[in-house]
Amino acid sequence: MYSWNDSGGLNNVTSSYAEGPVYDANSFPANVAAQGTTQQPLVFSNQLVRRNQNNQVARGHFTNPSEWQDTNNPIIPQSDFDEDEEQLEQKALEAKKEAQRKRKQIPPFVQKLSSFLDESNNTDLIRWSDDGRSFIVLDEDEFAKTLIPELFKHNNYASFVRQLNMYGFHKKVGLSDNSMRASEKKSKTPSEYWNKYFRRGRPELLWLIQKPKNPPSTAKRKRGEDDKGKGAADSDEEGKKYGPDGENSSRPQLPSLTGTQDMALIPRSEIQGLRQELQQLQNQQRFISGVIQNFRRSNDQLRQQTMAFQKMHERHESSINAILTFLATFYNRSLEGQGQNMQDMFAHVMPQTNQTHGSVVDVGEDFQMDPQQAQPGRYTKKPLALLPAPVIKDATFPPSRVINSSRPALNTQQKRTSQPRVFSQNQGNAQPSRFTEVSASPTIKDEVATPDSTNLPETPTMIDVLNSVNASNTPTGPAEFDFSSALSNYQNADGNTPLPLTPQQRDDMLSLMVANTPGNGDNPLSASATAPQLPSLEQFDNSQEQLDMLQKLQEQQASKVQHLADRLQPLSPTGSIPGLEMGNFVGDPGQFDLNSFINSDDYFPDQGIGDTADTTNIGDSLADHSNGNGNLNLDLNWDLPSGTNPRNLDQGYSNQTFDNTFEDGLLMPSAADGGGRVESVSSEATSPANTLGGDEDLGREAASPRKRLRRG
Amino acid sequence: MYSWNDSGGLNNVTSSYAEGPVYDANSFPANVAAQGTTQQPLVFSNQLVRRNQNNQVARGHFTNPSEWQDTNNPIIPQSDFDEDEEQLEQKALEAKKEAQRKRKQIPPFVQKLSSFLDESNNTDLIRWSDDGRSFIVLDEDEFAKTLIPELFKHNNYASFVRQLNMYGFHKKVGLSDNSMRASEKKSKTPSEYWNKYFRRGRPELLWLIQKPKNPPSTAKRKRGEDDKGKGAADSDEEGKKYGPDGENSSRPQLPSLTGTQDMALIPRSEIQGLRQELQQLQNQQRFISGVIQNFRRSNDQLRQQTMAFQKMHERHESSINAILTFLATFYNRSLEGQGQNMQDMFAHVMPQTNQTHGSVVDVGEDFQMDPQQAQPGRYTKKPLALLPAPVIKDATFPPSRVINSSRPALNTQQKRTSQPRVFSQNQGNAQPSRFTEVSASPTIKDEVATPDSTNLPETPTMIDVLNSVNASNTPTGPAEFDFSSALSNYQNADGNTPLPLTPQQRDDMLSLMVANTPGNGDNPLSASATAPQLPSLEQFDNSQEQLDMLQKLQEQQASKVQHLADRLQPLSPTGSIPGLEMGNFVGDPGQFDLNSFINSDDYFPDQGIGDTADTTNIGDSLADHSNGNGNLNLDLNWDLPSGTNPRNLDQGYSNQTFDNTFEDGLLMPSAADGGGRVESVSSEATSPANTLGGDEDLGREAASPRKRLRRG
DNA sequence: CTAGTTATTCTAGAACA
DNA sequence: TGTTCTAGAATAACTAG
Repeated sequence: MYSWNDSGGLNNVTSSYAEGPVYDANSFPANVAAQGTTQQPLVFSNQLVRRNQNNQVARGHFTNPSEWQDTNNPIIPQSDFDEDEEQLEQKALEAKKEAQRKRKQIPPFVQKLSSFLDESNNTDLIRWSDDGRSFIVLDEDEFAKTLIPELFKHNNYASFVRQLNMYGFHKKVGLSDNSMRASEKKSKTPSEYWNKYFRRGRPELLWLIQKPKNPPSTAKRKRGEDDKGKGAADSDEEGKKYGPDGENSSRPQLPSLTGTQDMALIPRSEIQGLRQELQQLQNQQRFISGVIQNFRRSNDQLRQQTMAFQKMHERHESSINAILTFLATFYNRSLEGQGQNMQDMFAHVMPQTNQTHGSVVDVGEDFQMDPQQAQPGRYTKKPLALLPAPVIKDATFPPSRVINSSRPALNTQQKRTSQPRVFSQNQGNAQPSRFTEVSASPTIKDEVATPDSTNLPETPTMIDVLNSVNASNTPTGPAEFDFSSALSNYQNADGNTPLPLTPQQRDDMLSLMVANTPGNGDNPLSASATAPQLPSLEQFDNSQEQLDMLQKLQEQQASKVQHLADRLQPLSPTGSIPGLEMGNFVGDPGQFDLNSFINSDDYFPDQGIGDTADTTNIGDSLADHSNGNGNLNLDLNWDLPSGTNPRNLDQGYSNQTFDNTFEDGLLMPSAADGGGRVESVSSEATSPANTLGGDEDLGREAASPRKRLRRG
Repeated sequence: MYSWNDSGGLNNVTSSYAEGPVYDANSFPANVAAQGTTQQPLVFSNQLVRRNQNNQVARGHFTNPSEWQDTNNPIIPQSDFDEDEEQLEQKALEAKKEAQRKRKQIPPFVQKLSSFLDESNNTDLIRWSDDGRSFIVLDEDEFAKTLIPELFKHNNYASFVRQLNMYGFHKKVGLSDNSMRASEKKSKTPSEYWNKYFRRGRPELLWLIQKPKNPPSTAKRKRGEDDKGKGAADSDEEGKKYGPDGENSSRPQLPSLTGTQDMALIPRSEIQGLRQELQQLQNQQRFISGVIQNFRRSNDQLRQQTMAFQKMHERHESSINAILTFLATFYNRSLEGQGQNMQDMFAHVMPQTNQTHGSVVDVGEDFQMDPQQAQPGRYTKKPLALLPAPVIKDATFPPSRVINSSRPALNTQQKRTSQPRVFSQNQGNAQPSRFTEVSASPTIKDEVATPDSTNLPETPTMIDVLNSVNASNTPTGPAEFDFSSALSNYQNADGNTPLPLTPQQRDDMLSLMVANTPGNGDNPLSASATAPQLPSLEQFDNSQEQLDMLQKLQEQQASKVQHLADRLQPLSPTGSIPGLEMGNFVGDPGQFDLNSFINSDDYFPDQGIGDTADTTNIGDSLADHSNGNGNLNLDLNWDLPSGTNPRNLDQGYSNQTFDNTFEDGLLMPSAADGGGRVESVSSEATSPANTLGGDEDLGREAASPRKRLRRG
């Protein structure tokens, strides 16, 4: 199960080979957030708080982490490895020869270690990481108790570790291998160790693992000199404390420089400072990545919406064109004396239309439309141009003007329009008009009640026709139309309340009109000349691409910064860039939660670098009120760059949400850190001595002989 | 069986009390032999060889074991202590006073440790030795797992030990306490630790236990001397290191990094490298800034467009609603026998409409619309719902179907619809229809020729009315309408070519219709239920804000990097970090021209970090084909992150443009990232040793990897 | 037996938190 | 101050000669 095979499956993330890239964590804060607020971060099952990073690195010889950190830190671009691959083989070969020449061999310890891992059994105690670049001791206790003694003369895990360290293995803090099943961890987190040359399936490389031949310490003395020696020596042999790694690739042009003349002396504090700054840079980098992620999501969403919107717009456009063309035609014909009435309009689409319900009212002439007109060819299909015109939003105006002659409305003579006429039928059940401002409440007749043409049962009506049309419904053709239901809809509501047509109905109606309108066949939907240019989807796509690129660039930045940090590492051993090794975020960060991020300790936004007291602090100014869409809404407190549109800053989210959060630029997570410490140094604890007293002379140790360990 | 216990049996030799003695492993060689022949030394039957004595003693400070060995070594006559007793009390008192004076207390660790021992429970894990001068951890594992976490923030035995050492506790090698029951042992021997001042029942003495305030480290471990010095100091001063060390503050002033000890020596080349990397970082930073700039512009543009679009959409929406409502009403009335013709529809808006051009044709009844209907109040103003329906784009279908009965079109009886009727008038000058597929070319009559109502000069016509309406044009109200021109437009083109209405005309027409439609007064433009959610402008705003933030962050990053570069400057003589002084880019880059940037020498995108000569250059790979809008169109070649929408990648720009672009990790496309790595565990892997040396060297245990001795 | 090497143990150094 | 990882150092335990 835990055989090497599984590596692939569980978390491909790391899987392939480059763990580095894999992680990308560089850019990613994320995982972080996961831990949540209380900052009880590393509480493992037992609740023990655990730090995450390698506390220190380069102590003693092997001082220069550069030798190993490249691999250690997953963040480093894998690229390094690729190039290394060849060299590695070469070096390994050389090392092997050299070793053999000297009658040496692969250090026993290494062999033993390898043998542990080679065996497929024991994988529940020790096994390779998924990427085969490190190994994991799953249960130290058990490992020490059962496995260690099998190859070593002891059963102390500590001793084992000492050996590991001796041979240049280092503990990996952020367990890269997430293949860890929850069940596997007992009370302690598994330990992961790696060595540049310790790789699964690469036994040749083991030749490169050597114990520090010559601990500069030999001279027993000390440090000052040691350091120097170190620095210079790294080129080939000696420095090599532990590994031959003659030119460990991590340091490219690394100069062989030998003398101090090539050395620069800089205060450690300075280096410290650099490291800190880099760290901040990295944090910010991650933050930016998160924002970009969000942005990408947002952009994509906008794109979707725009697309839908545009589609709808096109429909409307064509609808309007069709309608207007139709009406214009109708009107024209009526002027021409060929007016026909509404029913005629639809006549040709209907078998027999001649209904006779309506009576001509007192109004002027009828406009009649000759079905003839229906011949499209007659008219150029040039559609009516649409235009963005003032929207008639004011409900009271047009209607009232038109309808209520009493309205101050128009200066026209419309007074003379035919007088209001109330349909007698539905008057009774007419509902009170919602328009109180209007006096009369004309009702709509509800004759053509049901779709089934209750009123016009036998003769094929327009409705019938329309219904039949529905049968031949095609995508481009008129959509199916349930006119009857449309009308009933319109009238049924007590006749007084014209219900809105259903979308389908509406569309069908438009289709009908289109059918009746000559010349509209061509492009009823051509956008009007004045139509605003639609935001082209291409733009969104471009945005998306740019975001992709930004993302990529960010990742690169992050990795570069990481690299820088690593190079500074030697000076500051730990190499712990907190939060970096927290799993990969970039690959698919999932939903980036800015809030969480901000609240996490990974976010130390804007610690002023340059000035001691650069207080401009993003932290103070960031408020995250994400809308449901997962977009970020950030209220920025800082001064927006000129030209920035401060709109939207008033969304009602208090800026001070995060007050106090960022104390000094650091974003001060969460305070309550220690809250739950186990500590509880009870009063008793505080004054332990009380009970102590007693007899002192109990025999010393002499008493009992030697207890041997037994296991069993 | 293989329990360590048996060891006892085997060689009790060691038993007695001397610890060294204890283990006697010395005598152990035996076991070795046991293994027999192969001289596989390391293999002890399972027996773990164990050394007995404290391996080393005086390391670091506290260097001189003399301080503690008296007690440590059980062999030393107890007598010494007696004499000390008094002094001890004295010292303890002093120490206490001193500590209290300083507001200090017994070190927490010591307190905790004491509390462990005070408690009567847990004696199976930790307890005092018989003589009360040391304590024993019986089961380290269990102790670590259960007890440690109770008072400490971890569960690592090693950490506990570190603390012990820190406070001057030392492990006693030979377990003196024979109280060990056979059952108590797990697999490891218990550990015994002691501290001169850690005695059962002597809490006062705890005051004497102090952490080494001032790690003599300053002198950085010069062992030799230390030892000596120490030796002498014994009794009192002694260990000062850890002891109360009166004022060891001796070294307080540590340091200000005057000495070299505070300096780090690093190769200049290293610094050079750092500088280069920083430079690259900066360049990339600028690049990113440029992209963001572009992005902002783009976003803003999108916003504008969306805004306009949305506006237009609203207009259309309302237009359609108005029209449809109008038509529905019209139709209904006609059904009701109150049909009125088109002219009537507009009648009430017109002074005198009664034109008489048109003659009623053969079609059925007329629909007449009672102007009455114009009274809005009558109808609920609930507008028709709009819906996005299939657009009738197919010119041939609806029209032909409707018009040409010969068309296969409908299954209906429409044959009987009135025959096409061509308007006589403009037949002559009818232009050839653009619709070739349509035979007949109905023309539109051009009666109402000029807006000035050439044909209806004297009587106020609809046109007049409309014109008058124009006067009262208000933003929300119907826009001014030049119906005459609209119509003329529609007809003038030789009568055959209905010209598209001008936007104005169209809108006006809509206004008219609205005016004629009852109940539309309210919200003719309410978006239909099915309308896709409009991309809210807020989103753009948010995007903008996010961009602002990104920009800010970028600026910060840039400035941080700058700062870093500056700090490194001093180290790099040249001081010139090319490209750095190029003016501020971030602030307001103005129109960022990616192209220029890329082509400039400021851009060294992807210079490999690690490798000296990595020439891969983003520049080569990025092509900027900005659209007119100043947006970037970047075709990215790399694999888009999962979830990325690759759309738009086909815009005609070759993808391979950028091949080879990101070679080393920087943008590392994808490539087969893992391609190689997965490491098939080859046979080689499985039997590492074989391939390794292949030679004699395999000597010892090494020879066969893993020969685990099997027990049982 | 000696010297060289490796292993084991205990303790200290260092960096952080 | 505590926690962790790593190194130092002494010495044990071997190995080879």
